[in-house]
Amino acid sequence: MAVWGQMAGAWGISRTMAEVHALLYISGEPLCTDDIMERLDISRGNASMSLRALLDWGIVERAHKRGDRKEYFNCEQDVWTMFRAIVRERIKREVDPLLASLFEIRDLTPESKVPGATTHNERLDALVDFFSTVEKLGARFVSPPGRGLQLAASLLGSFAGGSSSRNASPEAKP
Amino acid sequence: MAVWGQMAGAWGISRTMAEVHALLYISGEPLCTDDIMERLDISRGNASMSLRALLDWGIVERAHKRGDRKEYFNCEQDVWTMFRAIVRERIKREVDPLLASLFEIRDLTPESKVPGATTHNERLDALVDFFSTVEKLGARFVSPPGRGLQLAASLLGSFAGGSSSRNASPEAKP
DNA sequence: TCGAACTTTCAAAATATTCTGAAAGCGATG
DNA sequence: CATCGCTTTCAGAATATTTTGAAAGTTCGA
Repeated sequence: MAVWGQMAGAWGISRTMAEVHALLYISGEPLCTDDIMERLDISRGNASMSLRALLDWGIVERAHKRGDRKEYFNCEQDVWTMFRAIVRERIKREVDPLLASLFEIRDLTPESKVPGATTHNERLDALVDFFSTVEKLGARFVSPPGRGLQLAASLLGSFAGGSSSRNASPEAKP
Repeated sequence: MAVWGQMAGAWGISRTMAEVHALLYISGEPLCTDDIMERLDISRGNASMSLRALLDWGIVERAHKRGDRKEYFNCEQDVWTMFRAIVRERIKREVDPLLASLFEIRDLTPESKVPGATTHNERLDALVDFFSTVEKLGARFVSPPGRGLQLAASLLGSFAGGSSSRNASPEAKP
C-alpha cells in the first residue's frame, strides 16, 4: 500500500512514521513492535523511533495486554481528532517559532533607526498579521474537545455531508 | 535572514525556493536572475530552477523592463493571495492524487469479495470523507477572487482584526 | 545566417535525511 | 545479583534531495 507514503507529505510527517501510523489506524487493534517490524519490513530501531515520534505527536498511545510484558500501540481512531492533534503540533513546531522570529526581526529594524525601511516593514507586518491569524485560527480549531473542523466545514459552506458511502465520524452525536 | 528557511517548512516548498520567494517579496521590486544569484549566493542553475518552480506555483510572475533583454521577476504582494495560490497547488498536487488512490483501494476490496474487510473499509471510508471535505473546503477558500480566508477568519471567531500595527492586506477594496 | 545576451537543462557533487543493527539500558523475576 | 525479555540509542550505511556549473538552447537584432 503505497498510498500512505503520499499521506506523509500531506500531513508533514516522515514517510515511515506515516506508514506505521497507517498500519495502526487501518488494523484498528493494538500492535507490538515486532508486529510492526514484520508487517512493514523495517528495522527494530526504526520502528522504535517512529513509534516514539508518533507518541510525541500525540496520535498514538501505549497499551498493555495483561500477562504480557510487551508494549502495544494504539492509534486514535477518529480522523478529525487525529487531524486536530497534527494541526496543534505543527502550529507549535512551525508557526510559533516563525512568529517569534518575525517579531524579533521587526523589532531589530525600527523605522526610526533605519531610514527607508518603511515599505520593508509594511511587508513584514503583513506577514506577522498573516501568521498571527493562522495561529489564532488554529487555536480555535484545536482547543474544543468536540469536533471543531466539522463545525467549520458546515459553517463555511452548504456541503456539510460526506461524499462517500458512510458517514465521516463514527461517533458523531446527533 | 534565516527566518525564510523556516517558512519553507510551513508552506511546503523547498528551502531555496522559499528564499528566492522571500527576497522578491521583501524587496518588492522586480529582480533579475543575476540579482538573485548575488543576493542569495546561489548558482545560476539553482536560481533558474527555483524561479521556474515559483512560476509553476503561480506566486511569482515574469516582468520585463523596456530596452532590457533580461527577464525580471515579480512576487505577488498580498499575503492572502499568495496563501491561496499555495493552498490551490498543494491540494492539486497532494490531496487530489491521494483521494484518487483511496478510491481505487476501496474499490479493490469490496466487502462482498473480501470477508472481514468491513471494519477495514469503514476506516477507509472515514479517510475518504475526511480528505473529500478538506478538498471541498480548500476549493471554497481558493476560488473566490476576493480575499477568502480573511472572511473565514471573521466567520470563525470574533477576532477578525490583525495583531500588529498595520492592516493585513494593503490593497483591500472597500 | 551569425553572434551576443540571456536562459534552461542535467549529470555529477554536495548535503541532508532516514534506516539499520549491534550494543547498552531497564525492570521484573528466579 | 544474574538473567531474561523487551526497549531505546546512535554511529555509520543507505537513500533521497538539492545544488552546481558547464554545455546546449533560445531569441533577437543586424
